[in-house]
Amino acid sequence: MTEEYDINQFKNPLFTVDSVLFTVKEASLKVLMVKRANQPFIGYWGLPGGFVDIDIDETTDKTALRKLKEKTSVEPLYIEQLQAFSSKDRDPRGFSVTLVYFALIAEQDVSSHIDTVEDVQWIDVNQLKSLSIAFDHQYIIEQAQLRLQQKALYSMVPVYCLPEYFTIGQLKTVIETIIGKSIQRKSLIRRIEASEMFATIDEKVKSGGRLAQLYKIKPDVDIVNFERNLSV
Amino acid sequence: MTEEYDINQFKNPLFTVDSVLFTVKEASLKVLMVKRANQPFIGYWGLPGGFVDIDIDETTDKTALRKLKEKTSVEPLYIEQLQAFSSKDRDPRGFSVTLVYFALIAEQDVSSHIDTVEDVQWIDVNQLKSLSIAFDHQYIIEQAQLRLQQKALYSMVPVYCLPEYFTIGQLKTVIETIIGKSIQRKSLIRRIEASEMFATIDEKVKSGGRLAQLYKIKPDVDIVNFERNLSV
DNA sequence: TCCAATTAATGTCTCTTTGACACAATCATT
DNA sequence: AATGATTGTGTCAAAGAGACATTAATTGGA
Repeated sequence: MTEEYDINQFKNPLFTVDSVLFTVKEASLKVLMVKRANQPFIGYWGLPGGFVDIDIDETTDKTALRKLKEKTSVEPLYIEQLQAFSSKDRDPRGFSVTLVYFALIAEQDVSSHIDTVEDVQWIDVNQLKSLSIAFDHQYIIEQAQLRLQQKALYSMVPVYCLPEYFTIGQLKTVIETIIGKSIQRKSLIRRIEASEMFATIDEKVKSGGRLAQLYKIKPDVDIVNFERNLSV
Repeated sequence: MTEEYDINQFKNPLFTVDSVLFTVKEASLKVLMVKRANQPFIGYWGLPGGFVDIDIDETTDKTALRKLKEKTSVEPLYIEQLQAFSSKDRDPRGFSVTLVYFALIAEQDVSSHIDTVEDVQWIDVNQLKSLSIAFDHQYIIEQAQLRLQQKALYSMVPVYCLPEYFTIGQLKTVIETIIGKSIQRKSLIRRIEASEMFATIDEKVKSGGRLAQLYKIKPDVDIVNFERNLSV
């Protein structure tokens, strides 16, 4: 990959799409990482992503989903653009731009597939600093984590880290894991009711004490944003 | 611009950087538009932007600022990434990605320069639908406006539409213009005090009634985000 | 000169949402 | 049956925004 691939007035930047796919597993925040099989940074852990295939992908959103599906066999229920990261230094091949998406998934939805391969793994966000991470992906993950933490304070997005049916207790631990501090169960229940995003299931499940009510997301609802943050 | 400029496995998407520069002028929200001198969409109004010059620009942020400076002769005090827009259809030359920035400036800071040229103008956001707008720039401006409206509810960013010294009355009008409804002066004052972002100037100005206190942004302060929105 | 109109700034009460925490309900284990 | 654990409810306080009255300062006109 040299610089002569460009006949325009301007040399084109390298353009890639990467995704930060989070889940909460065993009360800690994990990110999906892929062991790189190619240069640069071969053998390092990196974010799932790659080049746009303009013959296949209608938009960069589709690129992100396609690349995630290659690695996990499923598409996450929640995905949004985080931001683009660019510089002349972040890729040894030259000026590069990566458009980063930020996605959430229930660990159960991908575990069966991930267990069969070695080059795709859930990595604890707190263990990243002890690993060799490609490009500026460690920094990118930190930015994605900050965005997720902010979103958890005014929206119900963390619910996308849970399976179809879930309890309030599960949602509470997911949120607490994401924001790194405990919240009031009462406040969570109030928001669940106010959002009208969820329906109760006619079934309860064991949880060490009194049986817990199961909830699910109503079909075709939008994510509600609250006008107030939970307190930091 | 044909497809043979690429020798990689993947054809590269077209990659551009555009900016939505807002200001508030005469109690209405304006966006800086440029009459296009080149194909495609020659003669249409479009957002200021263009290709990255990888020999000059360290990052895409610098591209956005460089292009804005070419059109206004100054760099805005506030700029942030909005998001990338992509598709095979948005540019007749093929699959294209534009990374859009969203910036604010005081009208006074650019008016002298703009008055000397014909191809750069402040256009009222409500008059866009009656003009010929290039690409999907009209849609992009709508998205930028929504983001600005949201930000105005939980931060003090609208202050960057005002000159160095400003009154509470001026800030109130700017915010009301942005969000399209009136707010309580008292709420604004409470936020000005709580944010600790501003200092009073030892000078007052006429405003048709009692003299108004002048404020300015303290040097090197960060924008404060409130934990609660003003009500919609 | 005085008064009305106008805009700025403050005082205060209400309303909404969250935090804190006590208390009740329901399950398993002993 | 008693204990512990977890789920769920009731209630009061705190914080911040809305509503709006009141006071302050200035201009312009009768």
